[in-house]
Amino acid sequence: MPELAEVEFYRKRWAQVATGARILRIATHDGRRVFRGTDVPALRRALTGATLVSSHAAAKQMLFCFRGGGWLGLHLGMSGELFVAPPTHEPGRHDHLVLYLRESALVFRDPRMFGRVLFHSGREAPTWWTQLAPPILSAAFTLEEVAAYLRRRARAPLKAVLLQQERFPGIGNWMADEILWRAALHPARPAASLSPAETRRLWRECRRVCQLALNCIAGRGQSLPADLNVGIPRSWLFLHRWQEGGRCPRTGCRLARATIGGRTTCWSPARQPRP
DNA sequence: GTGCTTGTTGGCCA
DNA sequence: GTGGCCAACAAGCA
Repeated sequence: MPELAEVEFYRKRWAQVATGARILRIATHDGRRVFRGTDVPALRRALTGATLVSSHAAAKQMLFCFRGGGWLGLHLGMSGELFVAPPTHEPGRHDHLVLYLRESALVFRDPRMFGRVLFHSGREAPTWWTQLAPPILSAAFTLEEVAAYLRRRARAPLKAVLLQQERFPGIGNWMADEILWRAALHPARPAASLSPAETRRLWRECRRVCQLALNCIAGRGQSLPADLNVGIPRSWLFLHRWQEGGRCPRTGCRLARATIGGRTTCWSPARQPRP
């Protein structure tokens, strides 16, 4: 599930209770796939007794920064989630990392283990964080950059291109479909086949969907919706895409579904004509 | 039992 | 070397 806005939602969940708080104890499922490439003993040593100073979300990645130079990175993969539990929480089968505070426990749960826990110790931020592509909502995400990328991936279907994290950080399957639907572009269109006006539409809708998704899913300011999808309007493709016999919220026509770019893709044939 | 699944990576091939 | 495609990873769900 977790794409850009959902990642921010989960970051806030932990940040709201944990910022400024001290980690008293840590539970880990050592040897699990989510810790691949990570020095778990070093993580435990560094973070036990450490205070969370700040946290950030970028792309599908989160960073939790601790006083003294501990950097905890989390990627939620396909099925990961973060939640806050009582301090007596007993780690379940899929709770691979639990950080215990005085009054609560921060739980990272991931049944399918496509997610990842990263850890870095030192003064400088780790490269797995600093080398992320510039955010879609930053000034660096320009129309020109998008146009150049579409030329480079000339023959790839738009759907596959939008899933490339090196240019569209944080976009996942549902956001890609939402963007193409709003931009009225068929997901199978080859990247190089877009007119300048269509390229501009794609660029604009990338930014718009990211901004709207953040507002709806991750809330504004300090507020946080109770549930992930509770704030998503019926006017979005998102709420219709998995329904059997789902209809396009704009045209009322039946939605289509097929595998494009290796992923299940939903589009509105009435709105997004064939290439 | 079968056949899916909102992510990423590495291998193969043109 | 680059780009495109696909299987693999693991578990849950219908």
